[in-house]
Amino acid sequence: METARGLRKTLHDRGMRMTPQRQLVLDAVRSLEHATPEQICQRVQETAPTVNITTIYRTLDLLDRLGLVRHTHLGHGAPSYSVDDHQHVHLVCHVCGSIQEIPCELLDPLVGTLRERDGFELDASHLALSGTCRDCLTQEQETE
Amino acid sequence: METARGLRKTLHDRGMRMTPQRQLVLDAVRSLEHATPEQICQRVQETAPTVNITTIYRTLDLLDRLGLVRHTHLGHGAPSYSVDDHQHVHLVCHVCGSIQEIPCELLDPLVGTLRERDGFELDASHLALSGTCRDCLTQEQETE
DNA sequence: TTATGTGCAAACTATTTGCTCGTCT
DNA sequence: AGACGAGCAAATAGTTTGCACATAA
Repeated sequence: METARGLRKTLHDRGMRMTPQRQLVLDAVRSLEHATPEQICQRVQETAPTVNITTIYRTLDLLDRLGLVRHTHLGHGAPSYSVDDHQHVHLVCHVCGSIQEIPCELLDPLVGTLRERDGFELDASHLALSGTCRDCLTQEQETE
Repeated sequence: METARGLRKTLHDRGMRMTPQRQLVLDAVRSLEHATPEQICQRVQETAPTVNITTIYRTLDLLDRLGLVRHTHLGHGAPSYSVDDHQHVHLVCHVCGSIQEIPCELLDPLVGTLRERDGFELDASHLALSGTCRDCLTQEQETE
């Protein structure tokens, strides 16, 4: 797999080693999409039950710094990890907690505005937007 | 103060009581702007040293449900509380951690788009946008 | 005199750190 | 041998819960 190759090379270039744990964590992030460290740990432990959650945290941090995965804070609890090429914006409903995904391109106008106005380079692939989803809006109206 | 009045009435209408603790927490949120529960606790304890952090959490939760304050997750650690009328969008730099504020109106086009496209009512006053700030961008370019 | 609010201790969740030991080179 | 990585236990940060006591209505 090229993932394994790519990771191995990236690590080697920095004097780091490829390990089964690192491969398993990357695979888990890839296949789960939007998983918490806890969920990733469970997935990894299906294959290698002795892997410790500490290793999960350390590996996620490493992969994040290498740019292979990214994390988003979708509200309260634990952050959510995805592989870097899985890009979209999250719409988080603060009423029911549901999450929808929308394409990043919808934010292009805003990205342009912020770049010009504030010199701020918005990273749309990192994003969680909070609000009220259609279903919860409908229910609100029915209550009135 | 009308804050005190307003809070007292809101509480009374629901069979709840106005207490010094609640007033102090609301005052602290108001004067600190973007404070964590921990920071709010410290501020309150300058006046009333025996107030427990538990009370801070319970009161913030109450004020949040009453709509008098709101909280935002600006990245990792603890959430950040502000009074409800202090509305703006946060630009969080994921490199240096700095926070800028911009007016909510800049998001109006996006709010419209999401309303039409997804029936999602984006709450722009709740928002933290992550990216790279001007200073960090400049430094990146110098390094290259 | 009862509902409401507070303080205190303990539990809990998510995460980090220190240390030892194993292993690749 | 020396650097790097993993496992384990303990520490830490942030938050919640249970319970007993206090107090306003």
